Amino acid sequence: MGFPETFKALSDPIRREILVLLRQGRMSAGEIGQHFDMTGATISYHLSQLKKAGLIFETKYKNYIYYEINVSVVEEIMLWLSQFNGGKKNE
Amino acid sequence: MGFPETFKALSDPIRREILVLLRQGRMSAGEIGQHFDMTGATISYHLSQLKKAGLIFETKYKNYIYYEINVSVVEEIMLWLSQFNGGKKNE
DNA sequence: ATTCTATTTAGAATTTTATCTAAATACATT
DNA sequence: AATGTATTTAGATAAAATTCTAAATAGAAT
Repeated sequence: MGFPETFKALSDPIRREILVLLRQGRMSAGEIGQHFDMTGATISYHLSQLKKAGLIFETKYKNYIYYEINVSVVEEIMLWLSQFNGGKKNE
Repeated sequence: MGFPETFKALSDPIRREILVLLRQGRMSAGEIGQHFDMTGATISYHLSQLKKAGLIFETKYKNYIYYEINVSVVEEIMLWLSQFNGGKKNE
C-alpha cells in the first residue's frame, strides 16, 4: 500500500483492463482470466499486485475468490494528481 | 504518447518527484538533477520518459534545456481514473 | 476418502527498466 | 579557433517485472 505500489500497479495495461472489468461488479479470478490470453497463474500474479496496491480486495465463497474494486485508493491517486492542475479538482 | 506511456512514466518515484519540482515552474535539466543523487545521464533518461509520455515539454535557451509540466495530460489521466468513482469528479 | 475444480505459490526463463561510464552534440565564452 | 559547460546518446550492467510450467492448497462433489 502507498503511492509507489499503487502507481506501479496502474502502470500495467492488463491490470488496468482488470480494473475496467471490475467496474461492472465483483468477479471471480477465473471469470477475470477468461478475458485474457494468459495462464491463470499470470492472472493471479496481476491480481496480487492490484491487491498489494489496495486497488482491489477479495472475498472467498466456496471454491471461488471474488475480486472487487476499492474506490478509495483510486481517489487518493486522483487527489495526488490534482496538485498539478492548480487544485482545480474538476468542473 | 497515450495512456500506456503516461502510466508507465508516472510509475517511477523519481519521475513523480521531478513533476512535483516542476510544479514551481520550468527548470533546466541541470537544476532538476541537483535535487537527486544520480548522474545527469540518468536524469536525462527520466526526462525523456516524461517527455515521451507527454507529461512535460522542453524549450531550449542558450546552453540550457528547460522543462515544464504539460497539465493537459495529467487531466487525461484523471479523467480515466474518474470512471471508477462513479463519475463523481470531485466535491 | 477420492476425485474434481478454482486458485495460488514456487521456480525458472524472458523481457523491460534503471543506472552507470564514456563518448558525442551543441552552444557559449574566451 | 580552442576550451568549457550543459545535456544527450550509446553501450554495458544490474535490478525488477512479467510470464510460463509444474506443483501445492483449499474446498466441493461424488
